[in-house]
Amino acid sequence: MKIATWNVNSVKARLPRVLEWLDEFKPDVALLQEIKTEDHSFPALEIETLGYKIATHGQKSYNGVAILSRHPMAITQTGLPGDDTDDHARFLEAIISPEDTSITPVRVATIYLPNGNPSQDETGAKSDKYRYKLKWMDRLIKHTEKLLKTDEAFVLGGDYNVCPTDGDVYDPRAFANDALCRPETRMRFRTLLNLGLTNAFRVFNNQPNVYSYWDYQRGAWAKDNGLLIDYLLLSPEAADRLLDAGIDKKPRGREKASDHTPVWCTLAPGI
DNA sequence: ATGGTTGCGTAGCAA
Repeated sequence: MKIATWNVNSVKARLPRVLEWLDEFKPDVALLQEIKTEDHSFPALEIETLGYKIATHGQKSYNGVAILSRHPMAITQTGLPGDDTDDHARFLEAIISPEDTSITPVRVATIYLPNGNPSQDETGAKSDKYRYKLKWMDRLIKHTEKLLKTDEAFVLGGDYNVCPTDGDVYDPRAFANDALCRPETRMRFRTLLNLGLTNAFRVFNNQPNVYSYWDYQRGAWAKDNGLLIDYLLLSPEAADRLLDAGIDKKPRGREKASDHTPVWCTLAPGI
């Protein structure tokens, strides 16, 4: 089973790129972030034509996440638990159950973790945005602890807005105080991994300076000034089935590209 | 050079 995550930066502005990528890459499951549209205005017909079922947790103008699946899926969670006042659409979870019963079902979540910048306010204290990010990460840790108790195969994929190490940033010194790199951010990401999750890409590639995001500004793509912030984190039961993982840089090089490129993994049908 | 680019929505925010 091929599972991919991609921050598309507006599904409507990106529709030709998304359709072309689905057609050529043919993921079984695509976890999308920053669809930047409400559920009713998601371009469903074009994507369904390619054989995908669609689940969305949309929002006007900002955020918004979606799951596309070639297999039957059932939504298990809309929005990240733990704060009823949080109205950002950043989390959607479903169980993917292939009709071929020789393939063990997989729970997936699409995650758009808050950016958190600027990390400080005028007084030098943590900004409201950064505080929101850190609380969101604490909630994700709590929810993951709950999921791990089920002993199921699951994949938490998305734009984590975290550079776990200096090797994941093109200019670590310039980003030292960035909300993606601050120690408080990195500590929480390690806490998440230390619950027992596996970063799929890092099983197969330990090189530094491999990226999934390049800013639109200052010729970042041409200069390979990027960040690695998109991940597929696997439960032990999913990691046991991990066959391969990678980053597909092609979509970032095209006309009207998203600033992120897809990250993918393949899982064996079962053990 | 304190800039630059993209998307949403049509001003200014978010990234």
